[in-house]
Amino acid sequence: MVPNQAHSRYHHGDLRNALIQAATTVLVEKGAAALSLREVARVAGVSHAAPYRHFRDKAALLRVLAQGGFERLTAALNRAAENSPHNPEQKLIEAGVAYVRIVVQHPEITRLMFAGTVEPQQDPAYLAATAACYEALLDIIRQGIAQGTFRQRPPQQLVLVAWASMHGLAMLAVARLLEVDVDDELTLDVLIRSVAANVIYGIVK
Amino acid sequence: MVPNQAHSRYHHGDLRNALIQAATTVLVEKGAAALSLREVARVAGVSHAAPYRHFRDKAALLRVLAQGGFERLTAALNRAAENSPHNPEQKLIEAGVAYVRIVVQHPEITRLMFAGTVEPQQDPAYLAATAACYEALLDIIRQGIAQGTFRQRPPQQLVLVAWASMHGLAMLAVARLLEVDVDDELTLDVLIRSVAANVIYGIVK
DNA sequence: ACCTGAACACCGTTCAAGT
DNA sequence: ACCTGAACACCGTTCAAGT
Repeated sequence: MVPNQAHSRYHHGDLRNALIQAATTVLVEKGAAALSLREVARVAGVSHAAPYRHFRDKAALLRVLAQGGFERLTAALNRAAENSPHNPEQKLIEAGVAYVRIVVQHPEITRLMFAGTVEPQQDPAYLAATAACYEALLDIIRQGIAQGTFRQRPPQQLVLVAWASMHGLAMLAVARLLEVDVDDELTLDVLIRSVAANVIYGIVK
Repeated sequence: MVPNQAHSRYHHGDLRNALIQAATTVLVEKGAAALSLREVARVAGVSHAAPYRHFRDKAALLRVLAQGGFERLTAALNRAAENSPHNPEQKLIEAGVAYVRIVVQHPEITRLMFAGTVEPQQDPAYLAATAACYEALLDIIRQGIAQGTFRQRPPQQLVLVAWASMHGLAMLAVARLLEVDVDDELTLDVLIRSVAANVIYGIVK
């Protein structure tokens, strides 16, 4: 069932994925302001009306990009947790470092993921992707509670502090409200670890 | 030097502020997607080219709205700190509640403030507004350190944890990634206080 | 089943011309 | 000094028509 060559000039074959690829390229290289559906179509080498056979509208394409961002984030969190020692504190810190790094390395995708313009409500695949990200953090917290390292609280309560603090740090960095150079990984690392440590051990002495 | 009536049909008098007002109305009532410079001009009752006498481009107008958001946020933080008891822990919690509430109550302005599309770098007034917001939080932290309630750490280190966690919680709420109804103030309050308490006392028991 | 080209109603921005 | 109207080069979306 491979698309035959007679078709392949006119019928693209896998235009859907080509459009996702093109949109990502445009977004990363030229920014969100330059990301028009017409430009994406141009980069993919099709007419400006062609994308409408594969996405209901522009928002639907953007939602796919955002979903990809959540999947990448979840993968990074799980990788960080696996590669850390058994100690749940260390696991949480490394997950935090991974979280902030990924967010900061892909600011344009981050904006799509967290700007709130993408309405997750009706798309089950999208919801699953965001839930998986939350679960990755929850696993670490649950383990810390089970081992007696973390406070005996509902895990949803503790995971929210961890998520909120890492997410906030990342968003402040992306918005350039920290005096840190976002591309200076070493300094950013120190900052992340400092925030993570304070979250874990508390501000009060 | 009041603008005389002969002028006032053609020469608006205070178009700059009228445009800011119109833009705010459009943003709040119809959302960021509907916020075009032409629509703003329409609402203000002038031609679509008139705004260019008062703002270099669309981004300049949006930056003014974002700056207003920071000023309102700073005012709310200072008010919360003043109205709280002498106890720095309580002050910090109330400031957190105020922060998240303001952010959540004005999601569209929040997006402008923190999306990172507005480049603060070159605008001194804008930078001053963001710095004042940071200072409001820093004051509370400094006081807590001075009184011996908070850990003896550089205040910039502690303020970052507090800011990041409150900011993160607010941004997750705005992005509708929490299962909470953002308009349910009571539930949101419980959440904020839970996060604040965990930040202050730590995740580790 | 998938893609194109013309068409429609929008944008942001500029610039000569009006008051 | 401030505002308008026409103009230009863009958008997102739709739809009849092509392959």
